Amino acid sequence: MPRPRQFDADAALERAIEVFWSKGYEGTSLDELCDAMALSRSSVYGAFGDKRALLLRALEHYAERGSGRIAETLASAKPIRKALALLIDEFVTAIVAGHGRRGCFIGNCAAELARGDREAMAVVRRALERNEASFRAALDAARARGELRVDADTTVLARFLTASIQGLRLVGKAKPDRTALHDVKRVMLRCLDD
Amino acid sequence: MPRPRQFDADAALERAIEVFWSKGYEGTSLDELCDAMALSRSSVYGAFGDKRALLLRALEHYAERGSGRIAETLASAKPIRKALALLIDEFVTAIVAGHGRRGCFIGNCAAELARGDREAMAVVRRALERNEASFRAALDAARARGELRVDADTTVLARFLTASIQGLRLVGKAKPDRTALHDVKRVMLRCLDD
DNA sequence: CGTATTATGGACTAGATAGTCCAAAATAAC
DNA sequence: GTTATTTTGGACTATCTAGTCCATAATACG
Repeated sequence: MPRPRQFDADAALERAIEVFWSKGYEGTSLDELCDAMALSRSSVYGAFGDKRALLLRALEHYAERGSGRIAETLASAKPIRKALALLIDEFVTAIVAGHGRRGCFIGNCAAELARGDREAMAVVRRALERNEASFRAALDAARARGELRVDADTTVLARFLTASIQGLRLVGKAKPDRTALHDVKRVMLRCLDD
Repeated sequence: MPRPRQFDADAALERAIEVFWSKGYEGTSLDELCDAMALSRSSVYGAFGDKRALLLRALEHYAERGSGRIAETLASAKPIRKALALLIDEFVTAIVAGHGRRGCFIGNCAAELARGDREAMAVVRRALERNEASFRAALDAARARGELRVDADTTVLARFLTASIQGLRLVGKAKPDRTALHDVKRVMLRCLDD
């Protein structure tokens, strides 16, 4: 009997991600969200609950895609150093070009919501752990292929990569300088050599 | 003839830093600022201009103190590895204890204001460059003492340290886990060995 | 075709927000 | 002490905010 939903909730969520990602949680108003999603307030509240619930779903959606993309990139080019270099280059290029200057959605939320929203923080933590797991899997595979020292601690390295990529993307927002970011990348990659 | 100012502007600024640092720019209201500074709106506007001008002054004040503290810590303990380990440990301990979980004020502003406030971003960039310079100076001194390879590129290393410390402090907000952060630190320090 | 059920649009509300303004208080110079 | 000048407190405003609500539109089922 019910009237079916007139819009694609997933597509709307992707639009919401874009806005939250670019302008932050407090920085985006419900009107902006409605505009971007091409929905009325009622539809948004009906489909997602309130603004915060929408953010949480957007974050999870983004994190899922993000860690998937990392895993994919790291799996595409076989040698781990080459693959990592490619991944970082993608970030750097996006930053310098401009559209990457909004940083990482996960990192942005970590920065904005650390104090005051424990639940959002749990989502962020899980997202970071998923990234870490993607790195570790790629590193494990590389070690098995003999590209890393047999005693390399892939958990430690994965944690390091997770953190320093966040750092790279963060400072890139303030200083979108290809050379400076390339320097950071160089040292990061050297770390794989032990 | 004029009535002298009834408060210490610098002390008020320090109070403002605390609030901005903890709650972000958009997240703190003028009322909260007035409360923390123990001033009325008129005094705040008279002494600092509007909210944004106050933030910019707070940021510069913080950056000055911050890079000074870094330089100081790095100069205190002679061997650079020991000094860096100490500096990072301070951050980690503060994060785990809780009061460091607000992250780095500069990083927070970078995350929040990258889009939409070019002037604030310029202040952030200068602050990061000042940190970078502190690191480079310490690295140069260490290299002169023979603690680093003679062909170590201190500029590259300083940029790397600046970025990865931001990353460490950022992920620490979401995952204040001593072990995980210690892992990041270990790899960071290993980078000095080339 | 009619009706029950849901989605939708848009008006509405209550609260918070940054910034303005003015009158009163306080001081330094004469 | 008087006066010119500035600070200060607090009221005020215009604007924006998230969230609610209701009447209308649109559908699936009997």
